[in-house]
Amino acid sequence: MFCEIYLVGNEKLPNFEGENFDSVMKYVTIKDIARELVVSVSTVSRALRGDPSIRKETREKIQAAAKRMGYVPNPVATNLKFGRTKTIGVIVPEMSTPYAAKVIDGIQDICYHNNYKVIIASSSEDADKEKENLDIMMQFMIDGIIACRCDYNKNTELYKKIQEQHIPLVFYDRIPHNIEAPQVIVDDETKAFFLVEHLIRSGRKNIAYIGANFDTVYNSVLRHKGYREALQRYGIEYNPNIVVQTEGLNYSDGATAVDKLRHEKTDAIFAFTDTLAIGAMNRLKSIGRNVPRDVAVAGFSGTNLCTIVSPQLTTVEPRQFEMGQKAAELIIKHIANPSSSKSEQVIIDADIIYRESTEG
Amino acid sequence: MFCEIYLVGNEKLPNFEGENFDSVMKYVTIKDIARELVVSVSTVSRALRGDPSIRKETREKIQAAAKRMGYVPNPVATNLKFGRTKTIGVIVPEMSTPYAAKVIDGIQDICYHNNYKVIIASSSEDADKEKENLDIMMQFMIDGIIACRCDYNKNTELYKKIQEQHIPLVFYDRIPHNIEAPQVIVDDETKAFFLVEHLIRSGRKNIAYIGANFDTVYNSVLRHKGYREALQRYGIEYNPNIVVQTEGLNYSDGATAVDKLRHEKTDAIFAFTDTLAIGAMNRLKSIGRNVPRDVAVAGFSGTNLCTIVSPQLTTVEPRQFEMGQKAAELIIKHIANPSSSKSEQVIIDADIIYRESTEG
DNA sequence: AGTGTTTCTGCAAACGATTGAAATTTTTTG
DNA sequence: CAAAAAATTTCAATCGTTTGCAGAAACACT
Repeated sequence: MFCEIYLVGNEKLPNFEGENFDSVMKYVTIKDIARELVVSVSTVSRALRGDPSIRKETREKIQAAAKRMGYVPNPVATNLKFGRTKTIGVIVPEMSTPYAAKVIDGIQDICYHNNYKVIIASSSEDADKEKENLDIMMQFMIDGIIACRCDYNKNTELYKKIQEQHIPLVFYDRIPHNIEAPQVIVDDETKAFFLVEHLIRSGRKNIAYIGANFDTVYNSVLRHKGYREALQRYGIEYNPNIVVQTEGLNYSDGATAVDKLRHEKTDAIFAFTDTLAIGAMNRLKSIGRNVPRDVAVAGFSGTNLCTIVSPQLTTVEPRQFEMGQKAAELIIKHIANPSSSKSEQVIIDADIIYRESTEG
Repeated sequence: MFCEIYLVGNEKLPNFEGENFDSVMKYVTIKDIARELVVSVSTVSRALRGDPSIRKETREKIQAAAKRMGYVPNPVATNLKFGRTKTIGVIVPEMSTPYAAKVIDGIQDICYHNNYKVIIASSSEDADKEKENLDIMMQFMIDGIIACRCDYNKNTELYKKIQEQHIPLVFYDRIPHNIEAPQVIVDDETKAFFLVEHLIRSGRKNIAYIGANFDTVYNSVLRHKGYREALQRYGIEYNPNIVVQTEGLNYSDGATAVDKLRHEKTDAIFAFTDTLAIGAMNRLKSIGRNVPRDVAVAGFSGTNLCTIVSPQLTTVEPRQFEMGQKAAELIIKHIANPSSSKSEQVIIDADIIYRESTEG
């Protein structure tokens, strides 16, 4: 009398005692169904996809077995087979404001209706992390990438390499600047112009600009340009002493910028983002300057943060949801037809919203 | 004179006119290197992984070629081969506050140092989206899932199925309630008790509780419990008329809750989250009630939102980064040793931070 | 020259799923 | 009733990578 252990198919012998417990098969495969029903894997495959060349009887038997055994197709296998994943990767520069969330909502709206999945990664304004995220995305064989660069001078080669590999790439919000790719952006210059014009018309003369470092975020350059044009149009001399470039884009950077302006005559601040504006505004309040009476403050981005601070913040609000939608539409178009034009540019409208922080 | 086109290896004929352009090979594979150097794929594979059984000379030649040709290993293939991806999936209920971002930072901190990649998906407080995200994650064959359920009554079966498939699962922040799984949470009850105690000691008598629907977020039940205990301890009668359950967790829900309290005597509000608290506070201000003089307001979560509003918000601040770190440690431990205890519970400390909104 | 080591490289199977072509079975037809 | 046609199922290759085992080449030692 003896006892043998047969290992059938790809099943490994589970060791329920510990260690190798993880080697228990986790998924039911097409092979398991084939073995169970004593048919070939190809028959199972075809039956499950409803191929009419499989007899109805067999097909139903297989489908029933699949259901009973809890079969779910393994997409990694399918991905490998077809070299596509029906997944779009999104790279955002930050996730701590609701801005990105709204854009992502727009992206998901379109993707969902086109049967695409979405994975999101945040680079936290760090170019190295951005690179890492791009690598992960590529590794997952995503079908296309929607990205917002955190620094227009970084990772340029990587993006170009992605393009060379014919992986569709679309940029949104921040201007990619030195990469030719479809993009969904806002007319920063014009919008900045109108906002500053509003400040001037309401009687402000010494308008400061708090912007991101011009060498990292190109939009900052454009908004600065619009700012400068507005000054010029209204005959106000440009004063470089009240133009501050910040290190980062956090509340603290806005506060620091105000500190730098301490000894300059300033009756208004136009900040590159709402976050900077809010940081600046709170610092102003804490040093005893009234907003908007002493200093008017305006931002750019337009998230609900603007309405929870007091005074409520004047801002330029790009249509974020729409921006996401357009970006998704573009990428899907480029996946379907990779030879589409790479220089397509969609300009998203932005609403200038006047609130308490610039009143009077 | 004639012209033939040879298709070598798996390269498909690119049709530069349109349609099939996407079938151009996107990636350099191990096969391409093998063909180029006229060696077998196995030799290339071994050489690239530094196998000592490959002659140094050959190895270096292959490595050089790989570099030159821009080879990157295709992890989808590796995944299929090994059934693991070295990737952890994170499901967050929302991304529009910095809370999740901090937790994710903590997760990424640990994962990065343990060579795990992280993919994140937000369910936007929607159980259906949560399900969808879980499905995507499973499809990518992620090695483990860190999740924060948006509704403790939804998707329970799905989570249980995930556990049955021996995919490690860890919950954070919100109490999974009816699923036995390792979890990283805060002692809601005790912290709520202390916060309410502080309100009582500073002279408040009619303290309202604004909480999420008790049937969706279990933590709300616990904070309510702590609230009730504090009242009892100080001999204040529990008044159900000033306990409001909100539909959602947005600013507007906080505002609506205040509207519901309009005809009740209330001199303090303890809200389930900062978002609700801020929504409530702003509504109070807009109907002419002073915070904190007329009504003190306190929240729970502790993000930098609390310091940008005025008055600044008193809150309970769980150590979010640490929470993420612990969750990541737990999941990595369970991946390494799937038979670890499923009932492990890590309690993260939370700091009660007293600010202007409850002064006086 | 023949045998035994060592060192190196290639074959082939495997992961799970798909699919054209071939093989099998069943049905139809003269 | 046999041969052709149709219906159904299987074989085998494929996606990119890894790896045990077999086989080849190179070398040393009788």
